[in-house]
Amino acid sequence: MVQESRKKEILKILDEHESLSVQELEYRFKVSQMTIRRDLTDLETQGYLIRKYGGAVKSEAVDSLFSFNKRLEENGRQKEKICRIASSFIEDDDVIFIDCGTTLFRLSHYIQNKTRLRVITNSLPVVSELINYSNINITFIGGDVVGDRKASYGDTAERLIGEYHADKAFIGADGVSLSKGLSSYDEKEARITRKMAENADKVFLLCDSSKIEKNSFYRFAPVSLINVLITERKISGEETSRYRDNDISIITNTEEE
Amino acid sequence: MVQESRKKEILKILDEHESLSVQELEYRFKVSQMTIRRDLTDLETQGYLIRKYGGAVKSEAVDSLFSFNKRLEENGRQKEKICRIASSFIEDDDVIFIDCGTTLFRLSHYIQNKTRLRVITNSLPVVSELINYSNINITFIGGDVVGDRKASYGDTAERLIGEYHADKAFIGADGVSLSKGLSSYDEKEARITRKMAENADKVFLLCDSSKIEKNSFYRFAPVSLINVLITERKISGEETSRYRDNDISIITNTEEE
DNA sequence: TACGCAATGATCGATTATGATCGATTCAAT
DNA sequence: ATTGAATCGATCATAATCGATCATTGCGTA
Repeated sequence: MVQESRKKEILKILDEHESLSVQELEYRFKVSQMTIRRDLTDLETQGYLIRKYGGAVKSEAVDSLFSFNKRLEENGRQKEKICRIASSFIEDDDVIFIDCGTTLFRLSHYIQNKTRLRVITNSLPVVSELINYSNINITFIGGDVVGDRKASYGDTAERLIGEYHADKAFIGADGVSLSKGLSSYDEKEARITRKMAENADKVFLLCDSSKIEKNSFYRFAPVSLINVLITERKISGEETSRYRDNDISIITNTEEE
Repeated sequence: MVQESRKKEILKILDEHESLSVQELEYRFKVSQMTIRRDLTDLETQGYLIRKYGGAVKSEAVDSLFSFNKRLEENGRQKEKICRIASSFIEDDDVIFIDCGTTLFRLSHYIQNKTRLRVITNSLPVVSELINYSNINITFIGGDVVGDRKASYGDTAERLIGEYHADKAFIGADGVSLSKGLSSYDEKEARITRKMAENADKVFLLCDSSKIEKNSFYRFAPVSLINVLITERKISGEETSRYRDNDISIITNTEEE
């Protein structure tokens, strides 16, 4: 058996079970412990799993690496809706920032028919999606590439964003609340998001309703940073008006406000 | 059996199985290992499969954001050779520039097992190839993304390169001659190449022999810019020494100098 | 027939994967 | 905390595979 297919087989087994032990793999493939350990070490450096004493467990990154698609599936319908709404705000000749993350990635599906768009992004999947469309100019924000996020971050990236200015920024967050503002579980990601928002005339937050009035651990901006909150279903009327009091429009479905 | 139908048969077998080994093909077709290996190498350069130690796996198996259409490529065998040679110059802990282009892209295959490498590149396929390896740090040079080249160019890109310094630069060119230096058919590409070379301690030009002593229309650097010329087959002794007179080593195969 | 060209096979040194050993480390039970 | 068993990684030896090279074969054509 080719080494490569053994590793692939290991990943398949891991996909079906939560974890796996060196012992069972040793027996399964009829090779020595040492070989299995080496396989696991390799797979770990490639980010496919995390080694534990006696075996290995799934890695967080596996979802996104193995199938970016699979993760898109959860809440997929909602995200589609959000992105459709968001895309209606994009006009020809716009210059827009697109943040990274699965929701924002979906947005790139919906802008392929616009003309003379300039997209500034740090998300590799977004670039990959738009690269073949000659009607769209892409500016990629360089910097340190983080594998499991498929995007670039760091000081350089932040500085570069500051050099650009866009008409609109489409950003994501892991939580948003009136009292505590926008929050994220990842600081470096949040810094990029904030920078994009600061350098755009109008800021759109794409956010499924499960994240509204929730807080993640890193609070990176007041809610006043955004101008429009796009979500997939109606928020209570009272809440809507409280956002409106902060000069933030909430958009759900096709009705504006 | 004719070579062509054997290759076709190999692809059929691969289609039914996840992977295939040189051994089983050797037995299946009653030919030597060497022939099978040559078939597999050819099929790889045409993009039909990916060679692994002991055999090959399906090419769709690799998830890649950006891929070149290798099918149209010529001189695949030679480029592989050049890249293997080039990779032997890369050491652990190196900081390296990798230029864009199909030849340089192949180089990324051969550096995945190095440790603590930092790769600075403007080539999206290179990023996509290395992104899953946590032992390799990637810095992407941002800028205007050009779709058909799958890389970023422009003033921003050039300026960013100037902010970095690398131990080694691996670059390409469309022509190189002692009298007229390095030349390219694309100015923006050449400017990136030159910038990388200027910011590295040692410059390696990867160049199949068909480009040696040829000139393309845009001359962008004197031959003194490079330190090592890596090509796939021997240049005439007289020519070699003329390059050596310019302090440039010519490397073909494993023999240095 | 002689020649050239491409495909193939054989060989060899180099590289890579694997297996075995062993002291160090980790885990779990007391 | 202590102890014993399991597991680990480092190392070395071995086996398998690799690519480079050269010799051979097969085949069409001058």
